[in-house]
Amino acid sequence: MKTRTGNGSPGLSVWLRLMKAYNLILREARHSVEPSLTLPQFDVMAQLSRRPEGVTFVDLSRSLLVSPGNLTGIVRRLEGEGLVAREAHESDRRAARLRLTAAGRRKMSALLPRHARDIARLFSPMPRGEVAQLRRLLGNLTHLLEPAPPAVTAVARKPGGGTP
Amino acid sequence: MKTRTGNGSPGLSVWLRLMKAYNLILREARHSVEPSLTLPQFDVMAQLSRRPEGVTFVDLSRSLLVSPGNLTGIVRRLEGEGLVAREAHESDRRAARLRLTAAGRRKMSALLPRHARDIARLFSPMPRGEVAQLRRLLGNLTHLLEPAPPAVTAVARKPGGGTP
DNA sequence: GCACGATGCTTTAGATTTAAAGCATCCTCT
DNA sequence: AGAGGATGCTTTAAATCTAAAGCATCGTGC
Repeated sequence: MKTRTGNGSPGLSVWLRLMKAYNLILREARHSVEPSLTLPQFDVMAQLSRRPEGVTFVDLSRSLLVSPGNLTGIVRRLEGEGLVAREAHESDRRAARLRLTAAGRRKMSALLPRHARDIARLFSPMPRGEVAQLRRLLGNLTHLLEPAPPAVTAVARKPGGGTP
Repeated sequence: MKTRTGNGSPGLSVWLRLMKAYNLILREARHSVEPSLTLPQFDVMAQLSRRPEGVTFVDLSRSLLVSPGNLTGIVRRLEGEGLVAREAHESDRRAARLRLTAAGRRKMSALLPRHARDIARLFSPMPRGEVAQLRRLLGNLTHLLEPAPPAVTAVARKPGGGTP
């Protein structure tokens, strides 16, 4: 008998705890941006405020890990609120270039610091060293989980690769 | 400007990585139980298989961290599939007592090992020591995030002054 | 008894979510 | 050029998900 304290494998146990921590923080994060925005809307706008040059749906889909079809609805509502605008992509007529409007930037100027403060407060009772360790280990984990990058050497570029 | 390499506070950075890891694992977990069940349905049934004595909606709501109204629909579909049944609670006519049916237990006997294996595989490239550390740190974090238990001492809290 | 707040579950409205199908456009190869 | 496959976005169907309102029941205090 190795470990008989009610946990199957260490990995599964990590997943269960990760789920719990995620959901607990998620609640706080939601309340931190409501009722001004929903959390998914905030996530989209936070990405846009990091990239003033504009972002396509596919970029957003990859960085936020949500399906493209999902973004259609979220962005549509943000456009309706006048917080996000889409321009034509200069070299690809299929693609859109999403940006924050002035009103969107204004709103994020107010929300981003508040959100950062609220999240930071959740971790404040945890010792600094542990937070740093957790950060490092989660970095390792995501690195292992993410699909290996396409190995862009000088030889082969991806055929049909629009945005490598 | 003190903007380091894209990091505000350590806590916020942990949250961002936690989100990423969660979503990456979530995808695998979903594919691990589909198309037999959806992941929320699996989560409900996994709870039920741990507690053969039966569970109420409120119990489920608290252990899975989802809203009670949400469970209504999930359980209704599982009942429709014949995987879950509800009995009358013996001492509280409002409450329900949810249990797996024989078919539900059969299904979980097949799904649980597969799911555990699939999740464990995700962590297999990570050194054992790191997995153990991550498990410990996430445990600490969850403890800090969870609301303190009601502190059932000799004094009964709630003499009617809840939120009038 | 019995009023009255608390609790357990359901319903409702609106937003998110995915997978899959569909359309327009792009890119490469012949 | 033109065919054929890949990409970018939207639409659709079905399931989650939350917050809030609603209903029935419980439990306590008067």
